Amino acid sequence: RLRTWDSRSQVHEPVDRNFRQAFSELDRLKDKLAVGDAVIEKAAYIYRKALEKGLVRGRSISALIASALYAACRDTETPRTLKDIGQASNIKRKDIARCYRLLLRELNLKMPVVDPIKCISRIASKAGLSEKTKRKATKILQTAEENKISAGKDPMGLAAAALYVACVTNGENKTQRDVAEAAGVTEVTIRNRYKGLKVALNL
Amino acid sequence: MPQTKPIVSVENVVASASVDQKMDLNEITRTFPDVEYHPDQFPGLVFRLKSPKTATLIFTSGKMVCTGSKSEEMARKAVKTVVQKLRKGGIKVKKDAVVEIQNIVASINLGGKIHLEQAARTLPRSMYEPEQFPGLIHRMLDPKTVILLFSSGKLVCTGAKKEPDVYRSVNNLHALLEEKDLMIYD
DNA sequence: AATTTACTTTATAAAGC
DNA sequence: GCTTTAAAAAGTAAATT
Repeated sequence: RLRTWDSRSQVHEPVDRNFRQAFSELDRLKDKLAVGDAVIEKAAYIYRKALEKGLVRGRSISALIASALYAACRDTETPRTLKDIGQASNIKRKDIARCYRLLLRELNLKMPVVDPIKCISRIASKAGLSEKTKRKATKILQTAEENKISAGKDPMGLAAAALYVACVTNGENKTQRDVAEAAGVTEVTIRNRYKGLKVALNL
Repeated sequence: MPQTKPIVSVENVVASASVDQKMDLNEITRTFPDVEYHPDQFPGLVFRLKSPKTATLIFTSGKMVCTGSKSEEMARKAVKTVVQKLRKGGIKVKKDAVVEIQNIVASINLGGKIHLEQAARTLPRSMYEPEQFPGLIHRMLDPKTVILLFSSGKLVCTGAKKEPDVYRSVNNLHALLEEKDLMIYD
């Protein structure tokens, strides 16, 4: 894999040394994050564009690939959080976020807004929740989005709150702490989102 | 034709200034015990005023940066007050400071809610990342400012160098939001 | 669980690393 | 790029009470 770029690497010297380092790092992240080839190819494409625009100068290659990978995840609606990428790459969440915003600005990229419904599966599997609860949480978020309570809120917090409500109504014994931990948010955030959900859904 | 009149409030003005002479920051530190000066941390000395409530950074070059004012005029007054205090404290300052406004930050209330996710799709040069920040970041080209939009209908405008540019930015955006049907009035 | 404090984003100058 | 300063918006977080 990634042979296409490796072969170019032997032609153009300084630029391609950068590519090699970048793509070996990308390959490493691929396994850690378990993302598909399509996402990796998109990340490579974005990174190449960034390199062509000279955005790599004076910047950390690792931080830029990690950001390009996050951008690729966002573009393909692959639910991976900045926290996920940060843990896999050992780069601070804040630095990845800053590089990601730079990529959006400089490459004029438009990303779809993160859909909290797509966050449900990851949280549910981490917390070990049933299929039935996942379906209920999805329904809850669908109604919630129609009532526009999601604006400005962290999609993971919204998904976590919906799952917690779904657990309660389904009688699945999970605490707020369990769901919060799986989602990477605090119990306070789940409670706050729950308040809005209660109003929007007449719970 | 806008349905509401935006309420604009200037929250912070940043001004640069110069007295065009070298300054002895250690001497200032000796005569004004309340200043903060940690040259290994930052080359500027922090000179705070209670009124107008501002913080002015003073550099050895005689250049300064004044922050915290609520208006352009207040910023000019603050710099004058700082120079006046320095002189009263025995620090020789030959010329009066030449002040330039560098940035104006304003908060705005449009009086109606904004459909943020739709705005994220239709507004050019905009970024909306609720996992990172609850507001949508929009870069306006003329006047060259950056506006943060919140679903509540409140805004933050920054980057303007003149107060009229704040109003022009807000009016431009307000018209654009109504034109694209992104405002929700109750 | 309510408060308080604090951090996220935006722009901007200053001198130096 | 970073360091420091100020201020708002609304969300999230952590420390106290």
